[in-house]
Amino acid sequence: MAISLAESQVMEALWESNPLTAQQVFECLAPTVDWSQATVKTLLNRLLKKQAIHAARDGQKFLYSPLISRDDYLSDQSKGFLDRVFGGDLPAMVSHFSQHEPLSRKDIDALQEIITRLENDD
Amino acid sequence: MAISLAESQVMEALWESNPLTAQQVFECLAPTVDWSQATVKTLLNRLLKKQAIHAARDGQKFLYSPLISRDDYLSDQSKGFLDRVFGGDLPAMVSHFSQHEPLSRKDIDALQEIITRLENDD
DNA sequence: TATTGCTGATTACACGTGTAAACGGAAAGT
DNA sequence: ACTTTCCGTTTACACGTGTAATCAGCAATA
Repeated sequence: MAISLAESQVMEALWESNPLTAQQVFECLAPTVDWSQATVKTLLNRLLKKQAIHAARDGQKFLYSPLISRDDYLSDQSKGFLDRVFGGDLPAMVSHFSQHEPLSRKDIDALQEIITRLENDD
Repeated sequence: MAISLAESQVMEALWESNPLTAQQVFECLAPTVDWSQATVKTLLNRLLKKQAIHAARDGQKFLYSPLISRDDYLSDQSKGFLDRVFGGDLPAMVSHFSQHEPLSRKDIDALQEIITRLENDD
């Protein structure tokens, strides 16, 4: 089953640093979201059930770590999104952004850099 | 409220051609998805409630048309996705794709074209 | 006119999700 | 030993979503 939005925020915390106790996850997320500790626990349990994270007993606490990598997650999400919304057409998506979102000089340069690299790798 | 995945497929049909009757929407979607006519009607009604489409009576049928544009929808989705998954960093997303999805020569050229245009517009 | 067939409207129902309270057991403080 | 505290587990509950069956009214047909 897929990782939900709320769950992905828990994953972000774990990707940034792990292993973490439930308490620590809660603290990491506190600045970002306004969830009770109970909510964080629920999300951790759902992620466990989905086998997205792993829990190692440490005394009577658990230490949670990600089982799936952030990169894999990004790939899944990205591919899913691109296929769903732009029929898998990456240039179409970039074009859309370029027309609808203001791109900074820096963004443009970064994009150019990526393309150049692609051309050379070929 | 947001347009769900199934609903967006109905929107696609209406964006491609409108106005359409429920029957016609069903026919348009038939090759793509395996829904009963009842399901299509449900989705049309939900879209009506969400004010994403409009229904004009025509005899005892209705003719449905989109109220929100495909472009607006794409923008919403794209911005939401980019912010959520890549913290709003477009080059990061493109970079991710370039590393994880095979890009064709044509894709690369198209991307280069877009960037070049951006550079010159500046 | 009685029946059959569309078409929209209402109702259904399981499942995921966001959000959390309540429960139960172990640890620690008094 | 008793109570408070902490942590994981179980249960809760409303709402959206995917997926549809059923109902009700008008139209065409027999």
